Amino acid sequence: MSTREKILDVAGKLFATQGYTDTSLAQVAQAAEVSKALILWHFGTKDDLFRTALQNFLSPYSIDATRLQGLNEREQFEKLIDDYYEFIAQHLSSVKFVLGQVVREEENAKEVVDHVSALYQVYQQLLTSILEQGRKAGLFDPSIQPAEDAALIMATLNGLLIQRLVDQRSKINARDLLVRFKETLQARLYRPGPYSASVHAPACGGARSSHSSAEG
Amino acid sequence: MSTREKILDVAGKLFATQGYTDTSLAQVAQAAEVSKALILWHFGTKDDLFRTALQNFLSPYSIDATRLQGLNEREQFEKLIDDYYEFIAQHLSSVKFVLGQVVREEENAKEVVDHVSALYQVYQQLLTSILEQGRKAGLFDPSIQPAEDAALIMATLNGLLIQRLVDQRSKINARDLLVRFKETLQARLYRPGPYSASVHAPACGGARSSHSSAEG
DNA sequence: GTCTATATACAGATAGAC
DNA sequence: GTCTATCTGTATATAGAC
Repeated sequence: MSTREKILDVAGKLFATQGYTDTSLAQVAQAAEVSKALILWHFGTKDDLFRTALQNFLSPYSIDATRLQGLNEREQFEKLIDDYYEFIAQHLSSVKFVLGQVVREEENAKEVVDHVSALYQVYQQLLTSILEQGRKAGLFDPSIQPAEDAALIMATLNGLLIQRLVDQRSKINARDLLVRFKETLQARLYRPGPYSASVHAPACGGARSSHSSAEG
Repeated sequence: MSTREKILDVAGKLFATQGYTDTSLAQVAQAAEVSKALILWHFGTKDDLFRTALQNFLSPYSIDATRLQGLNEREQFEKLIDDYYEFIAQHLSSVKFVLGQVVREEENAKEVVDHVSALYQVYQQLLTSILEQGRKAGLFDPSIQPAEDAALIMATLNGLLIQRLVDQRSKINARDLLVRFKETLQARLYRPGPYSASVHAPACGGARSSHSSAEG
């Protein structure tokens, strides 16, 4: 790892936990074991350092819709929820970072928020279309409202995340809540037909649908 | 309004949107149309100003449980949800403030987070006990899990709030989502156990019938 | 590429006049 | 109570040696 990369790495971590203003170049310099001047030689200004570190930081934020191929809508639905939660659980600090940017209404925060917001829209759209197609295929209750229900589901997932951030020492385990949430979702969405407990494909003849899965 | 109060007021608003470090005394002074020295004469240090502004700011955060008296559990349940959402909607900026404090792990943020966290616990506990008693009274589905479901409900409400913060220009109206959320809650909680037990699925070939959907 | 030394600006805080 | 003037520390950024 080059010196430049090392600076980027530690800067990203510091910005993530402390925010922009509370992270001084001196602090980054010390953590990266270089001089302040070197940082500025590499990146010009603190602001540019921030932006460049951001690119590094947001790179894991992407959606790989191809992983849903070959699954029916129920499976896609469950996988999407699991993946979303899993991603968030494993990127808590960067999620915290993004949330911090949302809250502060700074200039340099805009692009972060826009980036994540766009990604969020894609995710929600993906969930919506899965619900729509699943309804058509008879896998979901006909009374579901794909767009609204997708938004509500994501709201709940985000809320679980917030709960984790605010109250780490909650009596109720966050993962237990996720399990309970999926139970109630299944009871609600899968209602008319029987739903298989396992994620593995039910070997029932033609219960398939058009796999025109989502657009990126 | 005294000069002191005016300082407190503008300081609170600035802290709320910009955070502690990003709000300078000079900025507060200008907004309050006084000198920096006067601020410090009144409050001693910036930190003390912050804490005092906080008291001002958190004062609306309280729960008036007496307003639930005389209602049955279903009514209490619905009122609690409406109140929670209404409160948040009307205090978006201060909610943003609190959220900012949660995200930054500053020293002076601790007491805010603790204050709100405690209040949050009370609220959740209240919701839990309403669900418990409503279940006993036969108003709620016997298969509900009061603690977990209360946590999930609050998670969803919080998630709706986050959605509003992140994406103000969403296609779906936030209030419509709340309506939809309550519909699904009622369908799920009020019904005396149509989907009880049986998580295990037999073969497919499932009965598909239009079910009896939610009532208002 | 990397450093030390330094310029410049602004932060929080104090002194003292009125 | 309210101000101006000032102190002191620390921030970003630059200059120039190696």
